Amino acid sequence: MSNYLNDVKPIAPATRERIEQAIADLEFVPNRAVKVMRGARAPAIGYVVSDSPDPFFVEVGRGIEDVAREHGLVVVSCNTEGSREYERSYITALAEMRVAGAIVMPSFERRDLPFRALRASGAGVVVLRDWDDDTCSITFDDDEGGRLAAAHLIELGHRDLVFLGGPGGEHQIEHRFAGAKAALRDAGLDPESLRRIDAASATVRDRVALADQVLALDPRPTAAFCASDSLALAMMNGLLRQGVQVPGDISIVGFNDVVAAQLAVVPLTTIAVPQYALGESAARLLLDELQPEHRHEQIVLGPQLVVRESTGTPRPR
Amino acid sequence: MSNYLNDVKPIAPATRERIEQAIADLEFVPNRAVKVMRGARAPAIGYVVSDSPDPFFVEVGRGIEDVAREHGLVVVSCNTEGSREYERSYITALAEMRVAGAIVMPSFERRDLPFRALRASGAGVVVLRDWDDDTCSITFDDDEGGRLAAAHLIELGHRDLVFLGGPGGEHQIEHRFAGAKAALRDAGLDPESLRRIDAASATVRDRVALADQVLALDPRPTAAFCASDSLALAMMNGLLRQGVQVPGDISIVGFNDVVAAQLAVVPLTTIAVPQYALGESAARLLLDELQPEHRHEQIVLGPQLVVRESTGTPRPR
DNA sequence: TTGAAAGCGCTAACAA
DNA sequence: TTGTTAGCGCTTTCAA
Repeated sequence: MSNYLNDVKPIAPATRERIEQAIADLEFVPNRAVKVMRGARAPAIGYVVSDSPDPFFVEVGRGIEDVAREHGLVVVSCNTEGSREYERSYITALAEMRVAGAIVMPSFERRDLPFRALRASGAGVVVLRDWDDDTCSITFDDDEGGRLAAAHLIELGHRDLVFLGGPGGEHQIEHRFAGAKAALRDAGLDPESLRRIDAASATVRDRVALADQVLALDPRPTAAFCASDSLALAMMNGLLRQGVQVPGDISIVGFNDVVAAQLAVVPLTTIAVPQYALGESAARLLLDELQPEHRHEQIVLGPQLVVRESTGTPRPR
Repeated sequence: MSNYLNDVKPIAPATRERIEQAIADLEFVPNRAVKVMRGARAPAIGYVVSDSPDPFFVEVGRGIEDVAREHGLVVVSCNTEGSREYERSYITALAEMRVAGAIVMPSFERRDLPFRALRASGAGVVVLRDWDDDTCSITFDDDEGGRLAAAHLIELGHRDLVFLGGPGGEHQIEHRFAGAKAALRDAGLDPESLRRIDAASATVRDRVALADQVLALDPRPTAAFCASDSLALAMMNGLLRQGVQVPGDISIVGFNDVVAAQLAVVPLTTIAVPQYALGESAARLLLDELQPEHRHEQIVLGPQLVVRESTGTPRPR
């Protein structure tokens, strides 16, 4: 029977038939858990993030799942909603399930998390964030992304720039901001001339409201660099509804290149974070962790400027 | 030890400490698979759809996960990409994992699928589709949704309507179309006066191109009812880019009420399918399946018209 | 080529 | 209150 299921040894046709008959009669479904109990990994990968329904993470997840499927693995999707308690319990659950590994974007400090348990359970771990040298991680170069975005605007001739940030992902936002300042410096401009407004919250309402705040600035900026596409899209809608022309009156650059960026009325110029590739690489790194000769790797992905229609030369005054 | 892990019996403090010490020393992580081997269900729910990254299914998934988490369960997200083979293998994998249950939107006929195996494995099954009486299912009343959408436009005074469909989800599209015709009939209008155009493909390009086809119609329709929000949004962008006013020149109604519908430059009037609630109900139904006194249920969710800014009275000629 | 038996990590039932 | 043991479904090893 065991031989049949895993066909390790040849089986006489008669015996084979007898087994198949029994399987059909009993509606027998083999129990994978037994293998797991005996030390095998569960055929699953955990994917733990703070907001899995976010288009960004969904796209990362697509990359993960495609690799997982190739290897007969299934993806356990865990939405922590930014809660420390949920994060803990998901990671613990994955460890107890003996998943092959987990791809985690931790919202909290390392010591707060049951990563040790995950490792101790034998699972691989890949972190989507700056982390330590004892862990595989994939990061994105936010500084360089910020630099590219601002450099693009400067090259078009813009001098009055505003940076739009807001709550959520502070760490990344600061790097994008710093990168933008660096671009000003590189161009011989005063980095302090880069003004900044932060949305009051991550709600659409407050993001749309940024449009008014931008229009109220004096002198009015000719270009805005937004810390994320969703913020950029909301702000742009706010401008368009008031009859402001994009890019005629104000150019806009976003960040991430989520799917919606190219579908907008005015397709958004943005800094592309290769979301699918990020998921794919993370999954491959994870599978490599299970190999005995594995060495931890810290991968840093580079940004790419995608010019669409939301940026142009500033209107002469 | 077993007593400790499941605290069924009182334990002396000294013993407890001894156990905890051992757990810490060994970095012991209990192996859930053992319970599963002994007949318990794996603490997981499968979610199998043809396009899990689609915003619609993502939102359904959110409803599922919230219920799952309440019950200490995890969600296994399976994207079949419309492939029969993937659908089969995911369902088989879930059965072998002994998941508590699975929520499936099958792309194929019942007999083609290893549903029997899933059931035989002891898992609950909830189908998101018309199905048979021996299965729990949740469906949406597409006819009524189509009727509501068209009735809204008729009530505003529109008489020249066009229905926009396209490939993907044919079954549902036909019901929405039929519902729209019924609304015309109810209003004493000729149902055959409802014109129809189908997008050549589900790509954004072909959907945007619908705008031109609509504008080329003679007489030009004053309102369009689109079989889905994503189609409506793409088409609307096509119109807006050409300077056509929405709703001034053409009113637009979508279907589903995906998140993007309210974020559009012109927020979209649409027929709301309660996606989160759908996922939530499906998950609750699934958990009920595991109760011994469970009786199968076929739930039909009703549509709701959400009026935003993409519809208005037709411009007098 | 087939059958029998030990053992994986834990639970549950029992004995001490 | 604690320790011991059988057994869950399968793989693996060994014997027939």
